[in-house]
This record gives sequence, structure tokens and C-alpha cells, in this order.
Amino acid sequence: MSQVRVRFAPSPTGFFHIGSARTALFNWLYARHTGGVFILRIEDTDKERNSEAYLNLIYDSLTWLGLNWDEGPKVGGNFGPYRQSERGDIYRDYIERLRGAGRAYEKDGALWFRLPGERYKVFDDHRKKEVEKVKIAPVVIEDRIRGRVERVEDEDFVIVRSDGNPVFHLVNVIDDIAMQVTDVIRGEDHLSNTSKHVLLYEGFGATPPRFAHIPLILKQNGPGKMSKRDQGALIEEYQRRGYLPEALVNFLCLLGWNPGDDREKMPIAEIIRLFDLPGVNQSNARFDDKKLAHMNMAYLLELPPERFETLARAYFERQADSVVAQAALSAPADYFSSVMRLCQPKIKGLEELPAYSAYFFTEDFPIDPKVREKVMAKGDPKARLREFAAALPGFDLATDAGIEQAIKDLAAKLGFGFGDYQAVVRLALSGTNVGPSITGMVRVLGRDRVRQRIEKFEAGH
RNA sequence: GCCCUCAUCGUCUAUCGGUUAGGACAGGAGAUUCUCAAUCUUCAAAGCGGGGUUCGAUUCCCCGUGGGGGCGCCA
Repeated sequence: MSQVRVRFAPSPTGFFHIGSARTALFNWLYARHTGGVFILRIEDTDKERNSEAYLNLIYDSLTWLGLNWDEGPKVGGNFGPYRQSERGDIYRDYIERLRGAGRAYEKDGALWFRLPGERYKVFDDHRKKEVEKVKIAPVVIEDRIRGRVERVEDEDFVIVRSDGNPVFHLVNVIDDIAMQVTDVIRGEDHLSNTSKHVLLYEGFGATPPRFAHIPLILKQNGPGKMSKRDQGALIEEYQRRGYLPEALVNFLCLLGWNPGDDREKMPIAEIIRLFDLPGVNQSNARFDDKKLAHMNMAYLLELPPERFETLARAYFERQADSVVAQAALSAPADYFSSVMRLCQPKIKGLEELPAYSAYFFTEDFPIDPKVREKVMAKGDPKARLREFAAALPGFDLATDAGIEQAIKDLAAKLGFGFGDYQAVVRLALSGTNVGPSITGMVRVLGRDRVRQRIEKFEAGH
């Protein structure tokens, strides 16, 4: 069998969203699974709505997700150009072939595709007008996911607008023929259009590709499919929020596909090995940001610390206008590194990082009044803090275990528990009751900073 | 309105006619721990309705119902 050639064909008319990304992903997976070719083709025939910014967003998003294309803009290929706006000559040739075969005619300034068969007129009460229909056998589509689908396409349709621009159905089919696409993998929203496409293939005397219509992604709340306007729909939003692309890709794979067993978190190489079109579900899936967040956390936890640190720095750099980010970025490299190692196992996503780590980078952090009230209400925390400060010079701060032992010794000597010191020291050092281990905090902050913060706290509270 | 399509816990899903209907996220409870997370244990939670076919249907067929999509000189 000849090599698989699939394409992802977005139009740069809006933000790149989850649904498009999943379609791109499934095409990419199928190409990688079969050792085929993944083509990127830009469907920019709608001059009114196209923009270069949206085009660049497509490139950026695909690249960020790791969905590299083998043919297309920037990388070239033997079937170019890969932007429809540059393929006018090709379309003209194909259109002439259609005219020559008597399958296209002009009406109202536009070019129409002629269906073969007997004609009759009928009133369409949805469109509130009389339309001409054609008696024609149903088009049969052997869909790789849906099975056998039959649909009657019984009206001529426009293929070139009166302004001279060819419509989507036409150029989509022409390009798939010209680029020798073997498998069309796209959203189910195109299933009803497929009858038009099959008829066009026949009009051109070409054999249609195999079709695979994948289920749609439904919006998280409310009715309908996910669209660019929905909360959490944009790829760039996840990029900006510091999500890990491998986590997002893994999550997206599971929306409409599964390996056939209970595994969920899987390396992409394993997904490529197992992915196949018959394994794709038929029913639509609702987007679930909680599950995505969980997947992201799982990936974040197992990241090598150096990579976490790199990503964290990049995240702060994107927030250059924030005071916390400024402070974090201007901290000494080894200090920043130590703080990140403390934070990585504790946070669920990079976007928690600024709030979670702020007090490491500034002395001007707030004391949470509710936490203060709670901590100061029990026992005699001020006394514990004084005792801690007094013992601090004798602590060995080299390791967490050493610090833990020092606090335990102090507590045992004076007849208190570890917790009696932990809570109030944490409050004085961070202003809150959440965070990394107290031993790690003391070690990373260092003796001087710890002493100063305790003194400042004692003076103010 | 017409056409296409889909239907298992709240959500994502497993089950190739025979299972105590399994897993994951979210939720509840507990354990662990220096806080908070994480982690571990555990609880609750599903076959849309009605007909068939069959010894036996979540699984196959039909009809409803419900969801989704399409019916543009948008893609």
C-alpha cells in the first residue's frame, strides 16, 4: 500500500483552539503511527477574515504542541505552495476541467457545480424559497470511524463566488487530489459536507480518499461544541498559563481515543505506537479542565528539576511587569534554583508559582491576618518564636534532616512539640500557613534572613 | 423543517452476548505528615425509554426520546 498522506488544513481566521488542535493531533498521530506524511495546508481563501497574526498563531501553537509537519509552509515539499491564497493557477486549471466536462455552469455571477440527474422544483420551507433539486443516488461514504454513511446531495452548489474566489468545498477537494492526500481525518461537523466532496472527486475523475470523521469536543458548560469564544478553548491560553504541552497533548489524545486499557498518562511515543483510527470513539466528548489540570500536575511532578527551573524562569519572564517576577528574576541563580526545587513538588501548575514563592524573593510580604489569628491563639507562640531565634545560631543548616533534628531537640528540651515551633516560625518567615517544609524554607532562606524575618515579625506582632 | 450522527457513573472512558459493569478526574471519609499539597486506603456514583432477536442483552435490530452536527457566494 502506498504511503499515508494526511493533512491538517486550518484557516487563519481566528484563534487556534482546542478542537483544531485535537484534529491536528489525530492527523499527526496517524501519520507518525503509519510512517506517513503530515501536511500543513493553510486554507486562507476567505480574504475578509484572514490575518497574519492568526497564521503565526497556527505555526506557534503547532510547534509548541510538538506537532511538526513534514510538508507545508516554512518546510516546503513537492506539492506546494501550501497556502491556498497562492494556488490560484492550480484551481483555475481544475475549474476548466470541470467546465470542459460540463459539470460547472455560471449563474448569478457565480460558478455552480452541476449534479447529474433529472431536475425538479420544490419549496424549501427552511430557507423559505423555491429550490431546484436533482434526482440522484445517495452518496455512500465508508467512514473509518462512523462506518457506512449514506447521504443524498440533491442540489447544485456554488464552487466559485461571484467575486472570483473559489469556496472551501472546491479548493479543499482540489488540494487533496493535487497533494495526493490518502486519508482525510477531520471533525464530524464535516460529515454532512462529505457528500459534496465525494461528488466533486467524481467530477474530477478522481478516487476519493479514505475518510475518518472524529467526534467533536463539546464545551465544558452549556450546550454545543466548543468554539473559540469558550472559556479555556484557546491553545495560546494554556501556553501563557505555563501548562506543559506534553500534558495537554496527552489529555487531548484521551478525548475520543484510549489505548484499550486503563492507562492514561503515557509517553507520546507509546501513544503513537498504539494510536489507530478504528480505535477512535464515535461520541462527542465534553472538555474537562479539572482533568487537564490533574494531568498537568502529574507531568510537572516528574519533570527533571533543571527543566522545571527553566520553565519557571520562562514563566516569570513572560510576566515581566509583575513585581514578584522582577524580584524572582533578579535573585541569584543558585538561590532561585533552590527555591524552585522547593516549589516543584508542591504546586499543581506553573501559574501558582508567583503566589506560592513570592515571599522567598522579597522581605515585603504580607502576613495573612486570618492565619496569624489562628496561629497566635494557641499556646504561647511568641515564646516559642523567641526560643527558636535563640537556638538558631547553633543550628546546622546544611541539610533538612539536620534542621529537623535541631528543632526536635529544641522542642524536646523545653517540653514542646515540633508543631509548636513549625506553625509560628512558618508564619514569621512566610506570612502564611501553606508552603514547602519548614526545614526546607529555613535552609534556603538562610540564617540571616530567618533571623531578620523573626525580628521583624516580633516587632510588628 | 429536512438530512447526517451519537447515547455506560457529574465528566473522560473500559466491556469484541454470559463481569459483583472496571479505571481515571471531580466529590465524601480515613491514613500519613512540620502546614498545605502530593501519596496511600476507602465510600458514593452509570447501562435514556419501549419493543424485538436470543437460553441470556449495556453489547445485535427497530421505534421513540435526548444530545451533537449540517442544510452560506464561511471554513
